[in-house]
Amino acid sequence: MEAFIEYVLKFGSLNQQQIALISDKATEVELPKDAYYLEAGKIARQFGFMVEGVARVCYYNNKGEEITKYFIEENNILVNLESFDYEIPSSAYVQAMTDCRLIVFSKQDWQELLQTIVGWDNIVHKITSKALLLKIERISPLVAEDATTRYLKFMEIYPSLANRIPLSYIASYLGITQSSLSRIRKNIR
Amino acid sequence: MEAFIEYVLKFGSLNQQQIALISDKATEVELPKDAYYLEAGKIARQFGFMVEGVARVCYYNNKGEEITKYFIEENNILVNLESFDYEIPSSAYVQAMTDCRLIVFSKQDWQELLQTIVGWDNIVHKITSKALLLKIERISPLVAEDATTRYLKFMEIYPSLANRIPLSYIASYLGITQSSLSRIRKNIR
DNA sequence: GGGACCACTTGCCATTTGGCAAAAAGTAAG
DNA sequence: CTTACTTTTTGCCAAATGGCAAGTGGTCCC
Repeated sequence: MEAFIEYVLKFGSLNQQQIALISDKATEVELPKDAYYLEAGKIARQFGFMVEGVARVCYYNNKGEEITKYFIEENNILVNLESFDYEIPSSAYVQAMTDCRLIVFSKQDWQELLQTIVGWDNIVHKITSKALLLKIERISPLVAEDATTRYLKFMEIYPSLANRIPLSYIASYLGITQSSLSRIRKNIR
Repeated sequence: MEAFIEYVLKFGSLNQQQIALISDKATEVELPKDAYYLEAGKIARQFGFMVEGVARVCYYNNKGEEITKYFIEENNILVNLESFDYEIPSSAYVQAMTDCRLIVFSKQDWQELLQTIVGWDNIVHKITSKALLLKIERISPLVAEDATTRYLKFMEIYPSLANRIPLSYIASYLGITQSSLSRIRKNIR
């Protein structure tokens, strides 16, 4: 829980009472490896925060290939904003890649906090904007570069992930086949 | 100006007085083709809205290649949020691809509106989140697909752009060379 | 130890895409 | 119409990547 509060306080100030209110609504959740936190077609009912572990957001294209949109590491929010805010079905899956510990808030609790805590909406706004901007900054360089460069960028962004998750997931994030990625890794060393 | 108000009202309600306040602060700007609205290294001082025309956001990679991150069409906001909010230098250029007409707000006026109009912060939040989500939804499918599929997706997203802007910009958006794009187009017909 | 799984690597060849330069087509000005 | 300029297409070949299948190596379980 402290991790979440620490994270939040980077975006704005809260007094002890407000922090207590937030902590009160938070629920700790464990998610075993490979389990889904959210599935396509369902509505995101929770605002989550990754305390420990790694998850990925993925979907299937019209050829049935599994595509990893991005990875969520420790100390990041884990929420499908479009689905959570507008209550529309998610188009993507969120899957634990390692055993994960999360903090989650139900939508109702989250809205109560927004109405109760002055300035909370502002902090949440900053948090979500930052998270969205980060995703864009991470994804957009991947379009223009060749596979080797993409892999090197991946290693810069997620240095700790390379040895924690299967190669096939990294390949599906980089938009290449697992074989190609294996060859690329061989050439880099 | 009506276009902007109409756009805003899709995200929340405002009374006539509030609309007048907003209109009051707005400045109409014309941007000729090829001119820069924002340059890398400078700080975004304005919140913009594209009334007519098309712009692109681009940057240069470490090989000196020009990369187009995305296109901004009519009836979309045009603002580097990271730069505008946190007053950090922009890493990208924003360039008019056709003659453009914009509505812009200075940062000071924008902040006055945020303080004056109850609920304006909430509307702005929705607008910016939606814009960021849209960018992610448009960019991320480009990573995983081959060039032909990327081009077809581009045509779905920006059907009106194909004949309005040079091929080289589309290629730099799709992450392929202009020659390849030319060949791809030939094969599709 | 022997299987049964996985994840990863490698070999072979087909296909896609890039790099470069020339040709063709389109556009604007005189 | 001619010229100058820009944009797009094309040809040629090299390099990158994909598809498929087999091989290698590791782990877990009995």
